Amino acid sequence: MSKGYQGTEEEIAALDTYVKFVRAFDAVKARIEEQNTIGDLSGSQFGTLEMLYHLGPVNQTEIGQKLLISKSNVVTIIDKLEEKGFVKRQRSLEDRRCVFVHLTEAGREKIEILLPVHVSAITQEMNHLTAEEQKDLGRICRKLSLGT
Amino acid sequence: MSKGYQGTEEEIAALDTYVKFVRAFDAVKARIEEQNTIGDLSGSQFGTLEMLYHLGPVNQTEIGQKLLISKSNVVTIIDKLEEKGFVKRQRSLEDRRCVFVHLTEAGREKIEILLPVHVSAITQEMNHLTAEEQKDLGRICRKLSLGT
DNA sequence: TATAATTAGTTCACTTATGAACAGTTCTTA
DNA sequence: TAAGAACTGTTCATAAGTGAACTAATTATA
Repeated sequence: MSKGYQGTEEEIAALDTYVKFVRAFDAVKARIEEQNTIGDLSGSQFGTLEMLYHLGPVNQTEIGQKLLISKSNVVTIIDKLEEKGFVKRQRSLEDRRCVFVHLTEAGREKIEILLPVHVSAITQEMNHLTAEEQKDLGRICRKLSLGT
Repeated sequence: MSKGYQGTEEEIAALDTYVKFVRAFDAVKARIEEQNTIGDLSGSQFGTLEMLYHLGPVNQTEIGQKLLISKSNVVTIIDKLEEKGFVKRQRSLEDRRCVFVHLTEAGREKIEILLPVHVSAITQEMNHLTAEEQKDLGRICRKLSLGT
């Protein structure tokens, strides 16, 4: 993609930037996960525990929306976490369609052990940038997210 | 992850930047693929055709290394592309362990149709940034990729 | 209030991806 | 040169994710 494409200057610059963006994302993510920062959990399982830890019990739809995963996948993830004893399902009494998911004590311990290691790995990666570069990156990424 | 974490200022800033980085990546990627920029191909299938288009025939190990995918996955990808008639395998005569993969005429047509649409979608995304912001982003991403 | 539309979660078939074990081929080196 | 090490691609078991079809519960509406 990066090389050999015949296009306008604008396109070539955009492609060049995009390729660097994708490569950086892959590289950073790989190095963070290379350390055992999420233990024997999958990324989504880790994200779910973290979410429950910070937000308290939430229903499955909300988990899917926040983590950008399909509802069928949420079912699988909660199944696995429940098997491992880290979360419990609890049918809501007000709206009996909803299932609230909450951390067990084991789940809380698990995420409390993993989180500092994960944060430390992220901090280590970001420290390759100066404070100003981090601010610039954050601002630019916000613009990209909004896409307007 | 973004909210509620008790840490040093340095950690909070790093987390904040990292979360924006991840969200931007997800958002941009989703919007690019939302348009049918890779047709009925998977991301890796598209990447493979693009690579063959720009580099000519390469062996499977090289494909895996360049696209950062496992060798067993490369086998599956080439199987699928071969089924669809977009590539052909050809055992190397010099080193009979190697299998060179090359585009068929149909594969060339396919990628020549898809590529401009894909480039256009990427350009559209990057145009949300000024030329200077794109340069900054590229430079910062390169630093992150190197990780030193 | 009965019917229709919507919502939450589940199940199922399928796709994409990985790592481990394996078979041939080539390279090293004793 | 013969034995062992390394490399290329394949197969297999398994994990993680998606969309479509479904059930049950709730909300909207005619």
